[in-house]
Amino acid sequence: MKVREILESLNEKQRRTVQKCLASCEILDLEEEVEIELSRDLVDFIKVLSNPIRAGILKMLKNRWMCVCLIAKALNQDQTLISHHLRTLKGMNLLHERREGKLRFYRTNLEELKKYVDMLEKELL
Amino acid sequence: MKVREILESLNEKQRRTVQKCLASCEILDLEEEVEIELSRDLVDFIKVLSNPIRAGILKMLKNRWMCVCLIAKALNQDQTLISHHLRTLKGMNLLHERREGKLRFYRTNLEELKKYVDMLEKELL
DNA sequence: AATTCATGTGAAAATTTTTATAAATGCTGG
DNA sequence: CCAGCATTTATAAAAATTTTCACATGAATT
Repeated sequence: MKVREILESLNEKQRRTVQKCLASCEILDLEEEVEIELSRDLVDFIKVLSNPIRAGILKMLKNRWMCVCLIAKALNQDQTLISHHLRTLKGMNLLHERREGKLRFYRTNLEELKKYVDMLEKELL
Repeated sequence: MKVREILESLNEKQRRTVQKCLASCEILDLEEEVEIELSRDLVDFIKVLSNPIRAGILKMLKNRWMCVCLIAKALNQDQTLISHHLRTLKGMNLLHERREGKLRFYRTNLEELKKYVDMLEKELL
């Protein structure tokens, strides 16, 4: 969508005010294309990351495998809570999982994580 | 904190189970140092970014000045809501502000934004 | 059967949105 | 010029919604 189109969808009074302002200060080019939305995936990723426990898990597992009970202990949180967050992270494909006997180990899926971080840079910087 | 210390703080049964598992599969080195927490600043930044409207504002303002009424129209949201989010973004120093007559224009503070994105990469990748 | 982890559910906490009001600026008629 | 009004944006508090978390229970493995 162009700036001009947004401007034209304002009511008459607002449009006049803005037009007049732009005419004098030339702060904004009406023909520029405005990108409005971030990709849904990216927003979902950021949401997942925005919880300190989940972010902590990703940091802790970025270069090692750890089982649920160790993760819970390291973060000093209830195991069921950690399980919930692990599920959320797995749902976004941000974790690798590996079973050893009755334990389950997790590790960050760095390729996927990097994909999102790159996307973030591209969209916002 | 080392993996060993976390392991030792488990109760006896859990510790035994984990030790036994590690002895056979060697998936994890006990002497590794585990980083648990992300910087507070970074988590705050991610929280700010995790709202689609705020993320959309940052994207839209990454390379142009826009006034509040245009931002609100572009995102099809109430002006007061946009004002709220602008305040949040300003509070993190993620926006530049400029007054022209009765209008106020905003633009992304790219240096600050880049600082956080770099921090994110360094901590998680 | 015991243990490790996952899942369902409802309450608590946090966030977002709305509503109402205030502050600041510019315009207009006298 | 300036007093009063309209417009634009900000702010605070209330309402609505979403997210997080804790407890109870269930499934899978040994």
